[in-house]
Amino acid sequence: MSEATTKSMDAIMALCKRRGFIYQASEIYGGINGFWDYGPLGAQLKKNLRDAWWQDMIMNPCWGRKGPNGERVSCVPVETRIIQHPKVWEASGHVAGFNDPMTMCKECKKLMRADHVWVARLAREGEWLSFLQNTQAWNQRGGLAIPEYFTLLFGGSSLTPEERADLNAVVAITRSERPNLPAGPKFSVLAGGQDEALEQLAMTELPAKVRKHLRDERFQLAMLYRLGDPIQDDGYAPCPHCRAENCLTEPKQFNLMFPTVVGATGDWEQNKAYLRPETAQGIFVQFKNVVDTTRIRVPFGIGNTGISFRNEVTPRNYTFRSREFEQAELEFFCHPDDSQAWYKFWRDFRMEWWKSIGLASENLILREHDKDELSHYSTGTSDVEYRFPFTAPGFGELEGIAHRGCYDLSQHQQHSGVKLDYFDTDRGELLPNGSKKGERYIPHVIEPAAGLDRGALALICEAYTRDESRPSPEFLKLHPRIAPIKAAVFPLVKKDGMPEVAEHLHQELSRRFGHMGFIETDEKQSIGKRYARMDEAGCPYCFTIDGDTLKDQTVTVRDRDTGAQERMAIDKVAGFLGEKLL
RNA sequence: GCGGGCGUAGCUCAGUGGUAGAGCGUCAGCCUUCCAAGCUGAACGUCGAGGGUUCGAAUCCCUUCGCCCGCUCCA
Repeated sequence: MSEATTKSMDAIMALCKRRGFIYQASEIYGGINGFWDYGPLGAQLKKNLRDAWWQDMIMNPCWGRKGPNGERVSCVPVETRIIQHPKVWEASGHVAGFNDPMTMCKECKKLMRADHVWVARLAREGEWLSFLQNTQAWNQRGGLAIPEYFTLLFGGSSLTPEERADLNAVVAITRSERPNLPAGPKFSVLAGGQDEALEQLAMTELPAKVRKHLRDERFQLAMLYRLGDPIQDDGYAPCPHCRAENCLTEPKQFNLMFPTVVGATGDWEQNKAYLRPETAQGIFVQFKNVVDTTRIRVPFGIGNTGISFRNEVTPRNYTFRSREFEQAELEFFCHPDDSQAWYKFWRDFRMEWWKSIGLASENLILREHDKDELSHYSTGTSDVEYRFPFTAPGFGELEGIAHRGCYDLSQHQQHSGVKLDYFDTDRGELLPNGSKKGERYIPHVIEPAAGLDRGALALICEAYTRDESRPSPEFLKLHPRIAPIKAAVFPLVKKDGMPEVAEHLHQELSRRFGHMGFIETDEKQSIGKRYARMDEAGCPYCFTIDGDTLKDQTVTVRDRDTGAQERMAIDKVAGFLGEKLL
């Protein structure tokens, strides 16, 4: 077991509250589900994380490294709005995709996505037709022939390969008696009610035996449909888990999008809008403007940090899944031929980056998504995952790096009617005048999308350390770049002119490093207590003015992690600290 | 949304029908020349909220909110 699994989340939460990292939102009113605030140290810690991202992704991308094209990586920032035109979310697929009907079994209490519950209806042709013809959806389609209707129902672009295979199997059953029904726990059978024995069999023995009976000439038709699809069954569908009958609740709509109203009249119908569920779409929507108004050229990235909102079904695990959260997203645009190389480049760099700000490698993994886990438009997605105390021995996602192809730009081009392709003058055959012919294409996109709140939480969890052998057993081993308190200056005792020297040094350090975090000073109580307080808040260095300082202008610097002290000239302190905070 | 657990000072918790407590922390003073030291003192509570039962409720009942865990979900 790694160290992370032995850390107590309760203790971490207590420390976060006690030292002003994280508070419950609206706490004096009893809190509000799924929302958390940051206190003084938390706010600064998160700003440090955001600044580190901004520096290493936008201002000096990838620490100045060259990309797969052999040139320096180039990125620019934008700041786009939380509220976008409602059509942005239709184009992106969020309005449809964030709408998951859920159903629950009253018997075994399992909750499942209704569209994951496949219901097979077996019936004679006549029964099937009358069933279909009584549905609203059927009539709206003008009574299409069954194969066409299948296609309409299941042929949508949101089908996963697995679902498509199921559909093909069903169509095959209906046409040529070649069933190939899927196995699996999420499969429920609803048989036509004429033959009880057969019905029982189909209920309990699927899928092996149902194939056999589907060959029976009495059962010419079978159909798979999903709860939540336009065709509803009669409420008879058995639970795929416990097989109890008539136990599934009516599918209930969950919409993860946060609706709001634009305009003071509050007219929901006319002016309904959404708080963004991700920052990425603002970038795609401004892609053309950035290309047109800057001299940047593909390949390049556009970054955006900011708050997003999702009406999570179950906010949980402290700040890990909040309804309001901050993202740091980069959309990196490149030629389709180069996209795989860039995908690998970003995936590897992002992993390295998280390590560089203090996440230990044994608690961090890069998980490549399986093929069937990918969105239909993605040819590759990896997650950077951290082993939180509450996920251990499993991991929780910090960042997703997705190859999104040209999906988003194409969608927005289609929905807005505005051309979003790019004319690349570095490509195409060489012309007699020495220039190139150029190539017009819709760039492919690599999207490293990080969660800043999750990142901050991971950094705190990773930093949290208990060492009973220390005078101050509980402390935060935060990376100096992330630590909200950068340094503290103490007079060893409150006399003999030490406070004055300390005050002077404190002022100097504040002037120089105050933009990076707090510089503290404290002359009250014993020196041990003051060190301990700084340890608990994660302050990496304490400078102490003692009797020798007055004689030879030296101070001690104490290292948080080891407690070791070193003596240095007082005029070297700023240089020392500046070096450490890089 | 279902089930389980929890909610008392900043933190950790005791208190099961009879005056709201302890330790730690915080603050002030004294002391103190390097690791939560010592002494003295102080502040800090709608007992998560609302309602009910009772002479009397932190305690019993109902409702509600929040947190944690499981199911489940998670671009």
